[in-house]
Amino acid sequence: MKDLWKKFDEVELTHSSVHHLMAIYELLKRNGYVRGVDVSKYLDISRSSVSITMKKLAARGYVMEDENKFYRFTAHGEELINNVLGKRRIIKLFFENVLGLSADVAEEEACKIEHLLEEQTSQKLMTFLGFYLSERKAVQNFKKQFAEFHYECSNTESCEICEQDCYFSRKPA
Amino acid sequence: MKDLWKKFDEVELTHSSVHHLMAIYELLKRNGYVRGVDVSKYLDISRSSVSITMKKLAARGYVMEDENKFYRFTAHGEELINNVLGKRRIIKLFFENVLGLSADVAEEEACKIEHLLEEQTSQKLMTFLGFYLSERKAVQNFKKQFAEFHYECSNTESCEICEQDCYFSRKPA
DNA sequence: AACACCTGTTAAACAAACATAACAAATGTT
DNA sequence: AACATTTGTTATGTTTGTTTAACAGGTGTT
Repeated sequence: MKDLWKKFDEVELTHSSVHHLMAIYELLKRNGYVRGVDVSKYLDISRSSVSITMKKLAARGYVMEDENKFYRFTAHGEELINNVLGKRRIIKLFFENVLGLSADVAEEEACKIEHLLEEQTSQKLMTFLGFYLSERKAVQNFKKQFAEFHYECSNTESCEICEQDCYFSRKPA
Repeated sequence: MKDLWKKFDEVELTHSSVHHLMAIYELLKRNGYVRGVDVSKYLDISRSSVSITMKKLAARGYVMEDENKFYRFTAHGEELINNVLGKRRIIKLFFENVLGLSADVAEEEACKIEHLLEEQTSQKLMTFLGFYLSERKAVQNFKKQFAEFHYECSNTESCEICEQDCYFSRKPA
């Protein structure tokens, strides 16, 4: 009937794949090279697991091995990881600067969802941030009033956001 | 080293579980009852799959079966599904009203991430929305200027958002 | 009563992403 | 040269969420 919900599994990159690629990126930057064992230590998973995942990532054309088993990105992989890192940064910025989450929580939240959002979404978020972080008067006024704002929901009546059921009237999960 | 990334798998509800619960919720509302086969048709998956998942959801105390295999929520399950539906609605509202995504895309995006976000995050998002959807002058000015805003990134220089790498300079994945 | 259909369960299989154990090959140490 | 360590691979097992196939029990029709 509704197969909208199956889109979750149709995402190009899994959470796991993203973090393998990020590990390669980080370690390349840090050390100039990456081997399987480096990734395995970085992600705190077994060497065998890394070995298998890397074969998949290589098969999909994201990474290559040289004759000594040192990894590099392909052009495609490079592009992909840069895109993901950009998304993650944007999402984190939003959580931190707009919603006011702590840096740590913002990072965690970004980490969980960054690979799931459409390009479209992160671009719009980027535009929003570009505006929100600008020096405009209108933005400054907005921020000042928002800082003093406390949401009060008349939970007997329906508010414009929650319709029937007030979100705040429910106990946190 | 960094096990922040493993939090993805520590979330209470999987995407799949959430949609089983949502199916029950929807069908209960629509028909007044739900059986396994109804869920299976609604989600377009096999009856056996539903049967197995339901046992898990029952074991976790979210749903119960009556003597004729009709499902109901437990109090805990009811609370949980309401919380999830609230989160989803908030996220969708944000995507639609703030970022300007279409209703369909907003729904899809909310569907993918709603079960992953912390309570804290959705509450802050809720507060932001409460402010953003209010009638305040400051908000109206903000919106008006934002509507005319186009983000221009001098992608040779670093902008305040992207630091080194401009997000827009990269090809979409 | 016999047959067909609907519903739910169980068994066996698969894919993804991990684990452990065993092993092979290269490197380092003495 | 002999031995130990490091690294990567393979084989096997686990968990989650799915599938298909077989089957059991109920209901409905003729």
